[in-house]
Amino acid sequence: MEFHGQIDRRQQKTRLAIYRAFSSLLMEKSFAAITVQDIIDEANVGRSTFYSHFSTKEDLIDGLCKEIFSHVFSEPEGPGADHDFSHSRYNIDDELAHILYHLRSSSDLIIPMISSDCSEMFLRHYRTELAGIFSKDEDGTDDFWTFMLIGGFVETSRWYLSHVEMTPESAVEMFMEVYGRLLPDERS
Amino acid sequence: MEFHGQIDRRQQKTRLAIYRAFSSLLMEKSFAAITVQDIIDEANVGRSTFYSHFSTKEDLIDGLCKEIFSHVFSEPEGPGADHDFSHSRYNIDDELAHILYHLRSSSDLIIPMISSDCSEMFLRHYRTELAGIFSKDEDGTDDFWTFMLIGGFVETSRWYLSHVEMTPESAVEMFMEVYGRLLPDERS
DNA sequence: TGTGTTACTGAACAAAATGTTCATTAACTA
DNA sequence: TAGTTAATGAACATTTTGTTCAGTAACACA
Repeated sequence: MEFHGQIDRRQQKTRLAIYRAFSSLLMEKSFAAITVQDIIDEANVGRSTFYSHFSTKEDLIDGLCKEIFSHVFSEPEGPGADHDFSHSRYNIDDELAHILYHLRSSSDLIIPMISSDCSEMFLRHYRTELAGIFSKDEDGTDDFWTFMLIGGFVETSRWYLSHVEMTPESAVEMFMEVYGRLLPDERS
Repeated sequence: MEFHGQIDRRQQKTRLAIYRAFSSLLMEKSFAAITVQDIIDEANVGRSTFYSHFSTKEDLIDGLCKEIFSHVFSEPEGPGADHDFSHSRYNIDDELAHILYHLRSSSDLIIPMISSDCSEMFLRHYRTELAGIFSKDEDGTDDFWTFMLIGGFVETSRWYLSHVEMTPESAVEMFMEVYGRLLPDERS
């Protein structure tokens, strides 16, 4: 076993083809109605290839969510990216805007999911990630207000994603109008 | 074709057995992992019986949701029921408490659903019903604030259902602390 | 550029799940 | 009680799932 500086490009290509095929299918039929065979045909990969990457449709969603959130909840980028929030990541407004910014760049994959009967699986991942931002406690034993805060930002994100005219900043501003006073540093 | 004053009790019995079996299964495995055969075995009904009632697992959920919400969003009962909100249904607080009251009486069926990978199907029904209460427009073209209001009450309901110590009134009170100023009659 | 490694292929297969049919039996309504 | 309707369960064709494997192509790295 040796260290790999590079991941095999064939794997990335296959996974992306499957993710895209899945999203595409989700726009025309429900998650329940999509078969593994559908995905294989749409992605144009071999049957055994699919099963060497994912054990089930649900496992596929898990992989897709991890892929998406590895981008969304990444550490701050240095200068050079086409956006720069790195100077102000400890400002909660900017951190939330940063998240929304990344969500939109993956919206081709996200919108089909949150519009379908598998939205729960995506949102469960999203909530878990958001808990890291909104929770005071580390042990996940949150109170009602934190629960509402997370739920409120999930709703804000859903609205934002389905309204192209919204900017991350305007979405966060509207979120703050409702939830600003619930934030940990605003509370007694 | 004649009018039926009574619905056949055998149908009710079968449907209830299937609903209960489904809820029970949902507590031990995911919706995706549950097969029609599982439900048939657990409910102890014949294969053809299941398919004469429901075409798919998803159809089952639809039926279950309609069943639940026909109770929750029923017209006000007259005196004689073990609760009486009928004198004050035009007070929004009481109307919301009324809903939560009914949700708890069906919590055996609801909690397994909202805790699982089919929560989306239940919540979609619930949102639709809530839109009738929170929406100003009839045509479903709601604004951000109404969207958040509905989402907020869904979250409140989820919290309430998983915390047995909460009363409908205390849940509504907490909801109002966050959302009271967003209600249509409070807005400019 | 060559070499050893790894991923993809696709056909073939068994197993499981789906969805339908129908003659029979049981339960219901009126 | 009579007529109607629902439940049963076995049998069946079909679809979907998940695995195997020998052959082929693409890869990383030296």
